[in-house]
Amino acid sequence: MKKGRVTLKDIASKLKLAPSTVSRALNNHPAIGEDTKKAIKKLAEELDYQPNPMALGLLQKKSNTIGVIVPEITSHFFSAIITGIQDVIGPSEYNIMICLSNESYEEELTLVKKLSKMRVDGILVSPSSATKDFDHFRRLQNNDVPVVVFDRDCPGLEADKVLVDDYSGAYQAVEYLIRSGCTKIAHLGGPLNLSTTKHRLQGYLDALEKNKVPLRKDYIQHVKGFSHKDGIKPTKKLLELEDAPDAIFAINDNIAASAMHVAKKMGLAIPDDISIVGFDDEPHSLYFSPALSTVWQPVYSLGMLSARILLQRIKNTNSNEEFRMEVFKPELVVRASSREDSVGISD
Amino acid sequence: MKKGRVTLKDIASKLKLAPSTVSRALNNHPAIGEDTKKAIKKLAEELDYQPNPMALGLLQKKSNTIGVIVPEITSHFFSAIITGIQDVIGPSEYNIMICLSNESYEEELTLVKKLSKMRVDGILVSPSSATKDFDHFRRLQNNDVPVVVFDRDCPGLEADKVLVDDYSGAYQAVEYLIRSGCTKIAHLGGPLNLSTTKHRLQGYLDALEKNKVPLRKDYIQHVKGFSHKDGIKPTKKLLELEDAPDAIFAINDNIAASAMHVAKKMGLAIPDDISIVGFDDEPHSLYFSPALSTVWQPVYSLGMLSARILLQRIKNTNSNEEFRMEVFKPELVVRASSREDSVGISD
DNA sequence: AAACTCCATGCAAAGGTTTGCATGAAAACT
DNA sequence: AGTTTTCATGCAAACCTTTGCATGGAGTTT
Repeated sequence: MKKGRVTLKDIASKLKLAPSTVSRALNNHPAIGEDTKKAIKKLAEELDYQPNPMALGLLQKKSNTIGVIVPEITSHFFSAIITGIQDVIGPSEYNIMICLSNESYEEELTLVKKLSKMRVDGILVSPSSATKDFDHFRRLQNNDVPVVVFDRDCPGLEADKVLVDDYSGAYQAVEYLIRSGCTKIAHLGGPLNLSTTKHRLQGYLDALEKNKVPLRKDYIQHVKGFSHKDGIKPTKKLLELEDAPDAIFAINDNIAASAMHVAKKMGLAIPDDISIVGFDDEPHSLYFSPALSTVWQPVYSLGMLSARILLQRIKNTNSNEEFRMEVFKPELVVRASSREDSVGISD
Repeated sequence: MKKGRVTLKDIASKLKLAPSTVSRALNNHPAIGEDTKKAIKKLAEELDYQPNPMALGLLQKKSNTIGVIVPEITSHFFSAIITGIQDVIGPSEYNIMICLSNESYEEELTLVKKLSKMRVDGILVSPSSATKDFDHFRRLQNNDVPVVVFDRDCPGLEADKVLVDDYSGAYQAVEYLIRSGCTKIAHLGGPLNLSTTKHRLQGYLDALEKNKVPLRKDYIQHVKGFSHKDGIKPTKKLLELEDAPDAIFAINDNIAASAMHVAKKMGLAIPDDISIVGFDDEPHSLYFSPALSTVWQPVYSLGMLSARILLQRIKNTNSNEEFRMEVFKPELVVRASSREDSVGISD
């Protein structure tokens, strides 16, 4: 067996034809005789010919690859989004290159460079929590690489965006806590310059204000990261306050889980002494005890839509269509880690 | 600003040199004069020249890309492995292409074809639970694409392998259950043709036999998939037996979580009425209540080592070095979902 | 001064594919 | 029969880079 892959030339020489003829036949160009076309296709099949994407990419100045940059992949949140992206891109002609920024601005910068070097045809990105400046994405756009931002917004960047209405999610959660009779509601917020963190905080603040619950600054703590361990200290701070809160609205389920953990260890009953609500609705949150009340986000759909928008944008790369801005609505899921709504669901 | 990326030619013509000279200068070829070299490097920097990987790939018949095939990505298990892989490959010259087979043999086949077409330089793979035949991997090897198998073995395939001693993990868990006084130990096993499932089952069986605990066939149930919902029915079957088990060793933490859920719903106390042990040690398993006893696996290291072995194999692609077979030892982590070891840890 | 060495640079091919244009032959028209 | 049309195929360039070999000039040797 000959070394190396089968090329157009190989097929051409075997059939005593020109490579161009073979190429046209395989692409169903009309100007090729039926017989030759059949013979070519048959031989290509037999030899398991597979066009060389690098030659194609070189010629057409595109890689048929799209890049995905996410801060991490170990949370269910981003891995579910990626699954949604995969399920849309997979069946298309494009390949996906997934990259992890590890919540670091520097690494994100390196990744953008790497993907740009690779001549990706488009990029899906959720910026790191350390990213404040979006010029690296603008540089991509200037190179005609479309950028779609998902979940975490990049304020000021003009691009297609697929987001979640975090404000609404937080508002729902906090208003529910108020209705259920909690009066001392704390918030475990996320890293500060994330759009999601800001919007959830605002939802929290507005829900308090609208319902005339006085705001206490010491009831707001911000975590450094999104994993369990990051929630321990801030929770302790809250619960060790003289006038400790009777409810915690946490930035995500991980933090909510460690809040529950800390609260239990301090001898508090959930939800009788303290209600706890998370965000994300990770699949296992149902299995905590008490089962965690949380805010569900349509992660899979979010991934799919982002991918679809990017594909469309790549196709109509020239048309100066307006940027799209899609916002998904999250939904509060009440379980057992928070008191029942005392008002009832009469209306 | 001119359309398209900067090429060697652009630099060459601006400096009235030949592209070959520019190429050599940038690659630090000794035969280039110091002055020219400096001038070229300066201009290249200014214009932000980035070599076209497709041209390079075409020339050298390699893509500088390695493919990763995993069954899914939403579990912490595989996403942590991928993080390990990324952390090794990222700083190297290679790119990673992550693909999800969704536990389907057909999709896995398609992915292998896709990656082969892309001329990836190597592949890291954990086969789907539906895969029984490994010829598609052999075809890759025949095309000189090295394959490294991780976590889930492909029996009969000659390749580098990085595995976990699932037998030992299961044996440790079950023997511990026996020592803690459980006598009716059930097993919620995984999909049947996975090596991991088989080895854990064998560990379970051997631990019973070694400790003279009679085997009851109706104490063994196999789940169809690895997510929570897949555990509900099989658990019910176990707990509705006339002589219900007093311990369950589950194939993973998800299944263990739903087993706990079902048991609680049926009014059983954990661990007093029934002990439950999982596998994987997902980070949130610590936060279940009771905290889940489970078997920890060095997932991150597993990912890193697999990647390192593949890189090495790619480098020495010619040398007919023997295939490596690395087996990591898992560790039992005892928490609150299982009774305390009645014997104590005296010796 | 002729012959030689050495150094810096250029030329051209190769890698696989697509595509506009040219070619050639057969078929169809007058 | 001569001219035009149609059809099938081939040629060659382009995409960008690397690399063996050729070139030319300057400096060194005899």
